[in-house]
Amino acid sequence: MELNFNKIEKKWQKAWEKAKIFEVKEKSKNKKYYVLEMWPYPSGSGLHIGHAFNYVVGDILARFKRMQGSNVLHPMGFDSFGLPAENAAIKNKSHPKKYTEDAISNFIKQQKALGISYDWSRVVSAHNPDYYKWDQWIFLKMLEKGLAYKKKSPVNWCQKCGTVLANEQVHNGKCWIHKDTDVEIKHLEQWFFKITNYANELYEDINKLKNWPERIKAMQRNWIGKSYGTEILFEINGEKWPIFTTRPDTIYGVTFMVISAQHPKLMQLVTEKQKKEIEEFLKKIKSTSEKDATELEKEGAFTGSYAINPLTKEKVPIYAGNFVIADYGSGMIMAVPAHDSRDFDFAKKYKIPVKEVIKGGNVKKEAYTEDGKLINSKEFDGLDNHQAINEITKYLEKKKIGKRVVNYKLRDWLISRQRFWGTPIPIIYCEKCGIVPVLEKDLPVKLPENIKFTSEKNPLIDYKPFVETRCPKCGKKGRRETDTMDTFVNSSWYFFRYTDPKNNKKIFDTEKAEYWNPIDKYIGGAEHACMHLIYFRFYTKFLRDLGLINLDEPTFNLFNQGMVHGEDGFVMSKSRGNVIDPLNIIKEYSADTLRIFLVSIASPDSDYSWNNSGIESMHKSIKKIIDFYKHLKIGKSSSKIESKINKSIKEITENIENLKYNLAIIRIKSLLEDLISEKEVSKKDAEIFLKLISPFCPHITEELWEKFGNRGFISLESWPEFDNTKIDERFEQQEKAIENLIDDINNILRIVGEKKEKVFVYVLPNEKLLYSNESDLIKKKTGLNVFVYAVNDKEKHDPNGKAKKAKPGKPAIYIE
RNA sequence: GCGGGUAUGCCGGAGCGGUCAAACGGGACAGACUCAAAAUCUGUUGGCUCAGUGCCUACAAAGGUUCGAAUCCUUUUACCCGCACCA
Repeated sequence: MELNFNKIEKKWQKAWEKAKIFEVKEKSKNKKYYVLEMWPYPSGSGLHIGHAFNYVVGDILARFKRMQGSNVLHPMGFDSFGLPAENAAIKNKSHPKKYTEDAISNFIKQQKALGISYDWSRVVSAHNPDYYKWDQWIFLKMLEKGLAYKKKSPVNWCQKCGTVLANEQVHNGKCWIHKDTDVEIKHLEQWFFKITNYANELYEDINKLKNWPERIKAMQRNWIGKSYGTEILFEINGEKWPIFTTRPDTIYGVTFMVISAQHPKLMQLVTEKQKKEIEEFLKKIKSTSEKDATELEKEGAFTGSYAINPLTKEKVPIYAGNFVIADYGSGMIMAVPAHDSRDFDFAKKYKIPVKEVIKGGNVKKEAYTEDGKLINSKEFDGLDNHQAINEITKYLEKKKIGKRVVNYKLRDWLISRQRFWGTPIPIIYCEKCGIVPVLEKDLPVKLPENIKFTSEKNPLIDYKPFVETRCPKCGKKGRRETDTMDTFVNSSWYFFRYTDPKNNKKIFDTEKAEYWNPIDKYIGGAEHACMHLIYFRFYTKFLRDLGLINLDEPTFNLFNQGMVHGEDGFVMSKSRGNVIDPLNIIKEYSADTLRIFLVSIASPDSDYSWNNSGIESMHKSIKKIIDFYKHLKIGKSSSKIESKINKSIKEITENIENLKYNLAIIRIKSLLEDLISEKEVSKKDAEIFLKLISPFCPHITEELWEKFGNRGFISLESWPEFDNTKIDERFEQQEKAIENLIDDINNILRIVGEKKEKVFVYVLPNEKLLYSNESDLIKKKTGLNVFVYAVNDKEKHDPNGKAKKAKPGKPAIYIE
């Protein structure tokens, strides 16, 4: 009687689709619940086990909430712009659209094979002009609000991508996609979004993200990098230069200044005499730029200029240095070698004097960076350095030579990309009018479809039908921007579009978006902590400020599922040969087995390794469930099983609610064992059990539900409620007592070490029924024939007089 | 360097103040069934001891809080992750 799982799966997947049971509307009496898994990049190789895990984690919750009576929005879409599609097009001399759309249909097929309960009527794809039109619209709004701007600046360039990258996409000096490729610095005119305008709000509102993993919040705090300090005006060549420092208490110890080698105004400070030296220095650091930043020694060269310390009026030399970051703070630092180890290293190397201003260390040997009392600081001498930070800042403010400021590490978001397969930036360059935005009514600016892909170069540049256009202002000839936008713009607002995916008048209807948002549970990997998960917060705030939505944060509830590793414990990779293909697993074991197995090994938020014997045994459990229903005798449930069922409902409900699926599954399995050992079970209880497994194994539960003679879908049934009055702890106690007895008997058997046949159990008269009712179980577990006597039974067989040892709840035993 | 996290038995992994020698799964070993194997079922799986009791050593290490700690606090160590010359 082999079951054809795949056939059953297909049957129900079709039935769900036909009945459109997962499609939702805003009009509902029920409470809304928005479950969202991060949309994938549809790669040509199809979905991998990590995707499957991600979707299953979300789907179990979606199905559970739906059964609980929520109006559940569970949509899916595709982040379909990006480099692989373009590279494939170059290779095959085709168009990225074809690659992308093939990949999408393959993804959908696979997602359906997993039995994920998406509302397929809402699917969106980034590369669809109906979608990216709104990317362009947002761009125009950003421009209007002064949040989109173009500037020439040093930008990160990845040779392999053939394009610039945002700061967030540079990891350890390497490209986020090509992890072996050093990012180069190029000076280019590029478009930016002024995310820094929101730096403070993005930082402060992290506190509102109550149900986000701590580490993601920590990463974002770190990335935004808010720090409080003082800006002090130093006079250089008669001009005031603001210098940011967090240590104004050390201002009397400044012995030199260092300006970043990348600072745009560096050459202004270089004197004729020093020009050669500086140029040599710049050349040198350029040639060593491929080295790991950590290994770089601090280096610099004297610019020839001096700065005047506003408090001491001392003249200190200004160096250009390789360790100062151009666009953090003021791009120039006041160097205090006595109390900063970097400054100290630099001073030692270039023989610059060290001036101690905080007591406590030996500044001849090393920088003293701990706390202490001020010295050599005139009227501030003797102050505790923490106090001094305050006092000196106050003094500077009074003299108008400094002020308290807040600084952020966050940089503006560089969104230009020199690639084809992205959202075109809706800008026209006119000789007369300059930079002119495309009119809203002319959106979308579409990517051409009959364009040839021959080389790595963006083909738009040479494609006249695209490039040549008219200026919307003066009507003269204009040239279109050929750069496209970073693909992260697409994912920054897609969760709003799901709520109104077909709207061609507006980006989304406010009412609809406000009905569904914020997302109630957002599920995805942790790798986007400082990219997507910052950008989508930024967009939400921007759209709020446009008056489109009254919402500060896209979600307060973020869940990071763990990584699924190969059976060898390593990350799955083709080269290691440890890749598990979800489709193969579905074919071999069924989608239900894969689903339940994926969430059974460990808590879904922790990493784990695939285990082949594990899925094997899970598959057996599934068959056992089916078998149980095949042989089930419907009748009346014992009060014991009723107690167990109600207790299980309670616990499983809690476990699923908290995404502790692994624990829910343990309960399910143990309840199954209990049910199997019953002689008969009521129809109601048998159905409750099916419902409890349904979010994990939707296909077989639909099938069994139907076999029960039910019409309609179990997926739409209501989740069982538990009845506290049916839960009777006495059953647990009794069970424990029987277990103890079995343990004791087995223990004696082990000690005796001989083969025995019979066990005589002597119990108190009032306990006789309890134990004799379970004699089958005792027999099964000990392999002995069981005889239960009341201690006062005159007929009892008790050659060793053991019966008198019996105590309440602890029977006496004799084995022979 | 900064920040976040983790450390449990052969392995994976629960537990997060008592009911813990520690759920559940995998593996291993033993038994039942079988001509035999697979499947299935049952038991064992820290040590000593014992007709079922009891004792010892245990949840990275060392301290501490507590009547009581795998669970709370401190320090240390190891590992993982993120940022990294951010002034």
